[in-house]
Parts: sequence; C-alpha cells; structure tokens
Amino acid sequence: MEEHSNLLVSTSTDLSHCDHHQAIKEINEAHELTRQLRALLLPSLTAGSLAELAREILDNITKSCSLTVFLLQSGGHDHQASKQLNGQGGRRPMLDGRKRRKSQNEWSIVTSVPYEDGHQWTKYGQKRINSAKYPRSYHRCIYHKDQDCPATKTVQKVDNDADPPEFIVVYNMQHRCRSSDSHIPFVMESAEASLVKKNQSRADTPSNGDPQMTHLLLSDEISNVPLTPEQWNLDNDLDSVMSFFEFADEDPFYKLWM
DNA sequence: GGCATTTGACCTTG
DNA sequence: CAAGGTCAAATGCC
Repeated sequence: MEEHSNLLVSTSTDLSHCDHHQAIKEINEAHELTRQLRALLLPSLTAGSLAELAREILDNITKSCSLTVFLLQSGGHDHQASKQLNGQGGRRPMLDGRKRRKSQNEWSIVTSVPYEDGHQWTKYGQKRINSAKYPRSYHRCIYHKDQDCPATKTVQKVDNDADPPEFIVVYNMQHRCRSSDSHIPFVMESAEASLVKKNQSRADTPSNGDPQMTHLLLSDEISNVPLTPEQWNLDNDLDSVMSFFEFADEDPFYKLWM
C-alpha cells in the first residue's frame, strides 16, 4: 500500500511560465522519490552513525528540492496562492483594516497532516476566529520550558470541503531545541510519521483520508523580492534563505511562507 | 496521579 | 476598542 505525499507547489496560473511549471513538476517528482527512499531506507537501518548520515543526506536533498522550487517560484509570481490564503484566513488576514500581531519569523503551509512536521508540540490554547468557520489551535514546542525553545504554531482548518481536509499551519520562530528529528521548516513525510503521533491524537485530528498533501505556498510579495545571485548563494540551505527574509523584514510582508 | 487538552479570562497589539 | 495570543484552572483520559 503506497502512500503518496506529494509536495504540491501552488504553481503560477500563468502558463507562459511553462518551463518553470515543468521544472517544478520534476522537482516534485524528485521530492516524492526522496520521500519514498526515506521511508524505505531509514526503518531498515539500525540506529547509529550510518542511519544519521542517511537521514542527513535525505534532509539535504529535501532542502535542495525546496530551495529550487522556491527559486523557481521567485521567477514566476504566484498570485493564485496568495489569493487563496488571503481569502480564507490562511495567513492571518488583515480584517477590516485591522492589523495582525507582528512576528519576526513566521511562515505557513497548507497541509492535510498539520501535526506531522518532525517536531513535538503541546497545545496551549484554542480560539474562535471571527471570520473563520473553524477554531484556531495554538501549539508550542514541548521543549518550550526545558530548552527555552520559542517555536510555536497555529493550526486552523481551511474553510472548504476538501477531502482530505486541509489545515493552515502558521509557524512562528525557529526551533532552538535539540530534540528534533528534523530541522527543516516543513517536512512532508508520512510513512515515518509515527514519531510524532502522541500530540496529534487528541485535538483537531484530521481524518485519515489519503492522499496526504502539503502545499508549498509563496506570497506575491516574496516572489517580487529582487534578489541578486549573490543573495541566493546560500549553500542550498533553506535556513539561510529564511534568515535572509528575516533580515529583509523591514516590511512584515517580506515573509517566507511555505 | 500524571499528563495533555479545554476553555474562559486576561493580556497585547495595532 | 476589537481581535488575536497566552495563561492557568478545570477537566478528561490513560
């Protein structure tokens, strides 16, 4: 029984960017193959330096795929993704001109598996949001106290009838804890997701519908950030990309959301 | 009993 | 002042 957890990038609706479209498709394929390889390989390796190395390599491939997609998206503006979110409270919208709380390091994803991101979270609140049909739940890293990890996230079901149901996950701040199985900001694995079942079993648990999907979304604003080749010379490290946007964050809209 | 979640109150932000 | 974010006591589950 084969699971398919495609990294679905919201591609531009502008079909004139045909090459980008094709490239993104190919990278998605590579990502999916990486995911399958990970699911196949890691369980068969006994814990140790070899398994660690394999995990690291797979993580790096995933990062590279993500970065490449991001670069391609930067060249082809993604208006659709932005509209999709702004209309549905995805990235907490400015309601009637009201401004949301400013965050230094925030990004978001749309996913059907909001609790499977390689980190462990504890829920500390839930709130009804004015314009949204479903409540928003608030989670923080379980190492919030132990290791002073500032990472938090909110999970909110998208107001549509998608099957499987989709969730907007808004991440705030990078992890500082050493716990994580994964240090990349978004992880789409599902085969090995049993690592993080504990926290997801109780609240807001999505149905087990397949296929599980995560959409990588980029805003217009990000796509329009003029970047020089030097700025992108970041050793294929997505964290560095994140840092760049944090650096460029004079305007709160220069945010990376994924 | 311990732990995670729920929920209403309170706090912060714009 | 309204809306969103966080706290902490109450509650429920294992």
